[in-house]
Amino acid sequence: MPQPRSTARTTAQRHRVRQELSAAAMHLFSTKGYEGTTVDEIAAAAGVARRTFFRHFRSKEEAIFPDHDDTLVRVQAVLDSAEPGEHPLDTVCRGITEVLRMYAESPEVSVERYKLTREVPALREHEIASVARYDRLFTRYLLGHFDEAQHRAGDDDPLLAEVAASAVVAAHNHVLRRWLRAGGKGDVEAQLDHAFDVIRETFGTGMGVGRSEQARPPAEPRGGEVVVAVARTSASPAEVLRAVEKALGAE
Amino acid sequence: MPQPRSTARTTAQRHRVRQELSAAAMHLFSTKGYEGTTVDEIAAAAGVARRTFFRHFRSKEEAIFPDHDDTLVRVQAVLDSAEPGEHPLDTVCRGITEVLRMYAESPEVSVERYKLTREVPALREHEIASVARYDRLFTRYLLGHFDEAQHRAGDDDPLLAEVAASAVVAAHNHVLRRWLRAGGKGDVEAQLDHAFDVIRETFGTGMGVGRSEQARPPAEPRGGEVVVAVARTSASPAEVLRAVEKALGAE
DNA sequence: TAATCTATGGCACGCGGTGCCATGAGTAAA
DNA sequence: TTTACTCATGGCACCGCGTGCCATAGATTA
Repeated sequence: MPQPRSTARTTAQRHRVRQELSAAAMHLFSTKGYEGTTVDEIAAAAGVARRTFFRHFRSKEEAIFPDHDDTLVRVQAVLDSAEPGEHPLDTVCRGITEVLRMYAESPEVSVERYKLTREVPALREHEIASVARYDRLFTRYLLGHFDEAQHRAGDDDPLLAEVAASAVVAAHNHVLRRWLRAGGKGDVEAQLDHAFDVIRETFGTGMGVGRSEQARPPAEPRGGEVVVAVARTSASPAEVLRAVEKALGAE
Repeated sequence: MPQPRSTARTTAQRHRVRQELSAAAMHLFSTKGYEGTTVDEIAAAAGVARRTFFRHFRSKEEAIFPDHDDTLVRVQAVLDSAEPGEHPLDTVCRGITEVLRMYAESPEVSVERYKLTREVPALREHEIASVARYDRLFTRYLLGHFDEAQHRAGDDDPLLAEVAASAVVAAHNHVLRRWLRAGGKGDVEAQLDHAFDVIRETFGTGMGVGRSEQARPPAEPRGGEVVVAVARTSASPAEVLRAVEKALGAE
């Protein structure tokens, strides 16, 4: 049993160096611009050698996205530890929430970084590639869990898995960017949950609905009434569903 | 009137050089690998100087994606020239179809390039960034056209615009990759249209439905049968809708 | 004390990408 | 034909990112 390998203190130093490098990069990028800053300057500002920088980050851009790798494995852990009863879409929503929390953990840094990603193409593309990794994760997860928990089992499941995954990611992106543009104020996570509800309603019944029932207040039981829907079958299913939705209040 | 500027022949030469560079890059990347190929070698294979390469392509990766820039402006043209009556979502679908056509125009090259993008991270990220540009285009377009043509006008329109755009792009990506994995055989465009139909059905009535009615054959009138769905109103609207869908046959 | 592991520093090198200037071919105007 | 202009190219020189390699210092274990 090789013991925790008491490199504990050295490892702590590693994290500290990494954070100092990241902070130095953020500061220099914001003041001198991204292209105007060299890796040598970042390393010097953090008090280490240039070579050390590349031992902590694979590239110059990665210096201001220090948490994506860790977040990716945490998201994977969320997917892996999901209880079988939960609807896969809800699991994925919980996964992307983990990503949002990473941004929300330090709003000032996220807002400052957002300014950079809007102006510097290299940084923007790097972030796009980063979130694409989450997207791939979700798509693969839904591919493997749709046939089991889904009432429908058509040939279009792989398509729906990919579309659903990208929809969840798009919702996250939208809520995140709106929050960042607003300066990082307010409860992002609540806003994301609301976006999830909107998506669930918009997707209608085609995709599974999970938390919306339990999240919504007991939904005014309306007594024991019964609803009956009648329709000409010459109407398309979509039209019928739309009529029913309208009759239900379409909240 | 400055006349067509008879640089016609020189411009034709430019295109030819560009294509030769691209072809040389494809060939060298496939045989020697991406990292194992230098820009000097590509230029030499095309019979031009290294400096000329960078006059035709912004980066080494772009050499095997020579058509994304042109396609982007063509997609923009599709969006701009859309007639007011068309539903914005259908316009966007026509836009992404333009992208698919670009791939379908030369299946062998696309298939070969697909092998590269799967193995080389730099190329994969470059392609992801490329399609992200289409995504942005669509999102902005839907943002500006949802309030007008949409029956609903809630605060969630921007969210839905982003989700819808990413859904369309995701559908395109899925159809495209499946086609590429199959070796580039078959009618991709028809497959994409089918994916659009699936999306329209899945999105249900929340988002507008455009071509699906007029594209579908008169929908087998089924005579004048009547369908009845019954549900307790204590059930959530989503459950009711699901019951109705089931009653309709849930095709 | 000796051996090992880990993080770091320092060096050199390849190569992508850019700025600058010269050159030559094709074109419009004298 | 001569002159002037445009444009694509060639040929440098330079910066800077990213990596391989080796030496060194500190901490741990035998």
